[in-house]
Amino acid sequence: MCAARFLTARSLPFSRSGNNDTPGTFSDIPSRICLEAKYFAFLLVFRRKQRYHIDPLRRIEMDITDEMRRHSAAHLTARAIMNLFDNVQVDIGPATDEGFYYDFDLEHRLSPEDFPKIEAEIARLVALDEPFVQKDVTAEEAKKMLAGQKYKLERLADVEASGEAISTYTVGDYAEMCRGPHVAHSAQIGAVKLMKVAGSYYRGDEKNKMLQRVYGIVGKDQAEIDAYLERMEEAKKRDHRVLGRQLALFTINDQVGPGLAHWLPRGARVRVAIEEYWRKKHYEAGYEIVYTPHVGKSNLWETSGHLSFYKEGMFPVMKVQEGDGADAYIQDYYVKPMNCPFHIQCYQFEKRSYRDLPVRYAELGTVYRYEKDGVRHGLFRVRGFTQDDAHIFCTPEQIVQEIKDTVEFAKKMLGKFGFHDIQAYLSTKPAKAVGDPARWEQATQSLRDALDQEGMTYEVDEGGGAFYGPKIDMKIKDALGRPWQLGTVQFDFNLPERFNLTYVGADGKEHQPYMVHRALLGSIERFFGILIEHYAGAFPLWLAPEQVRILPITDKQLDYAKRIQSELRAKGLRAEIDPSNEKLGAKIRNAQLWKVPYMLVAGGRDEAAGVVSVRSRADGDLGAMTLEAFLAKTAAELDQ
RNA sequence: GCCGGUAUAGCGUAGUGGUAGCGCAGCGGUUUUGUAAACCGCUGGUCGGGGGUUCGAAUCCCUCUGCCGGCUCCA
Repeated sequence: MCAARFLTARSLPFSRSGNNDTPGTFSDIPSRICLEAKYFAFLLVFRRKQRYHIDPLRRIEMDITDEMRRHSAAHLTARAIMNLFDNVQVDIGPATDEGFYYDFDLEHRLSPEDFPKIEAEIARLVALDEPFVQKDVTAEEAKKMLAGQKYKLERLADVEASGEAISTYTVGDYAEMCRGPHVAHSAQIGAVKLMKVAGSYYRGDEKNKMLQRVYGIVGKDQAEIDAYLERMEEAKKRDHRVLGRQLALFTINDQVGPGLAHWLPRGARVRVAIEEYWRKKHYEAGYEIVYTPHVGKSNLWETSGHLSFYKEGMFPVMKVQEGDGADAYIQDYYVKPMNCPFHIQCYQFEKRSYRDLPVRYAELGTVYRYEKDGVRHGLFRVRGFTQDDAHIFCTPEQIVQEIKDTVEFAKKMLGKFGFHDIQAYLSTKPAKAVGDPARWEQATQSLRDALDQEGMTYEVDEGGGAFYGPKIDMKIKDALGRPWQLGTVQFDFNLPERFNLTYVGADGKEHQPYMVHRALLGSIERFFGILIEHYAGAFPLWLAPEQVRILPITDKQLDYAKRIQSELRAKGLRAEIDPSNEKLGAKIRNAQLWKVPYMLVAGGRDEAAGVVSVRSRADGDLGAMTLEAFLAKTAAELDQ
């Protein structure tokens, strides 16, 4: 039993001792996770080789990772709940990036009120400092061990089928089938705090029974738990829903409907800045901008296939009476969930020659999708949103260049918003697909070529493409290291066929053009939410809703402030005056809270000297300068 | 859709069966102010909607709606 106590050596190449001693900051979480992942991968390899040896050998020289402590805490949580409640069926309890969870099936409805006593029981079990003992067993032994645990027995059947060794861990009187690895003895787990309880379908399938999932976090001690909770508080301050209210950027109002965003003036200013940049760049890149209707007749959606493939995601039909008297009939309309059919109509406005191609139509097109209950989330998942959508129609000869240009365009656009870490994903032909295999081959190759030539690293998802064509998805990482999928470039072999798209080639015959859908920012609403969190509400100068706030010291300088404001506005800067009856300290505080990049203090001394005292949101007092000097400074900053 | 939680003034919150309170914001006044909060006063709530229990409900029960977390991390 004491074998596990050998586990003190720290000689592994990826030893993490030391690293774990410092509570992480947000910025170093990605690297920690990455390190852990590598280490964990190493462990798995290491363990696989050791598979048929017994416990002391297997875990000797192992270091204690967060992963092991979390996973072990999950076991003790299960044990504690089994000690405290009757008829508990346990399922699984893995470590997660943040902590761990465990899924249970029991009659008692777990609630946060139960947490203190469960935590006390866990703490007791931790303090017992019992060893975690690993043992490979036969299927028969495992069945005996797991008797009465129906989920575990089902999982056991899977393991048996996989041919993998059946590994078990025992701690005190509690045993379960588990791949491990675990800490050597329970005191190494440290402090455990339960965070929340939520429902979770068995095996993640909504057809199965819903289990109760308890989430928890683990710290070396209470201080580490407290530090984690503090970080959670910090993250909450960055939440775009919180900042959206504090900074008066947007509102989602139940009076109107769930998932329908309103851009308040300050949010709208940011959006206008985004859109102006977006339009300028699209014209530069050879796109034409179009505006298309928000609703269309049902036959459009029948032709496009949306009504057969996507009806659940669409708002229900609108029945409209057309015609009069005896000729009256009911026409079905649908609000659009996508822009493509309309862009196709624009393409079909005239007969196309190969000389016209490529045709690139772009639109900030607002679409509505019926997102089911329980999935809406701030601006990230809404029912009405604006796609930065475009469709490219071109000849087979043009396609490679078009894809390259699009990828290049996406990189530049995302870079402008501070996203330089872009990961691409290439999804290839699925088993069931429409379109000529040769076209798939060429299309996929053009996507590959574009990624290679742009020097972008990418992962390939074999068979992961849509039935209508291969695609590239682009994910960025925000300031907290969280990945977000934004851009997408998708071939479509389906719609040109369905809508019978053609162009006349040099041979005088009709041909079917290639069609590519692409979005760079995805949904403008969602993108805005991401930007808010990325910048923690402190937008860079070019995006800030209020770029400059002028702070007159007393109302004697109000006229001076107004002169400054009109000069700034004449230069296109978004400048406001704080005319309130407050002292300078309070005006500065307010401007800081509103995250205004520049404050211009205008007092009697400044007016007399014809200068402004500049204060930067980030760097504080920059001293007095002329308005020309300040304008030159901001112009340089906006030029970057 | 399902599981759990939650809903008190514009915002953040206190209030576990007996007259709904505080802070910020807002409004009025005093002060004319120099780099992150001057002072005094005032307004504002059918306690999310509906139903029930009770002499009496913000509080207990049912129901609807919104919001929050989860239902992807896999023995």
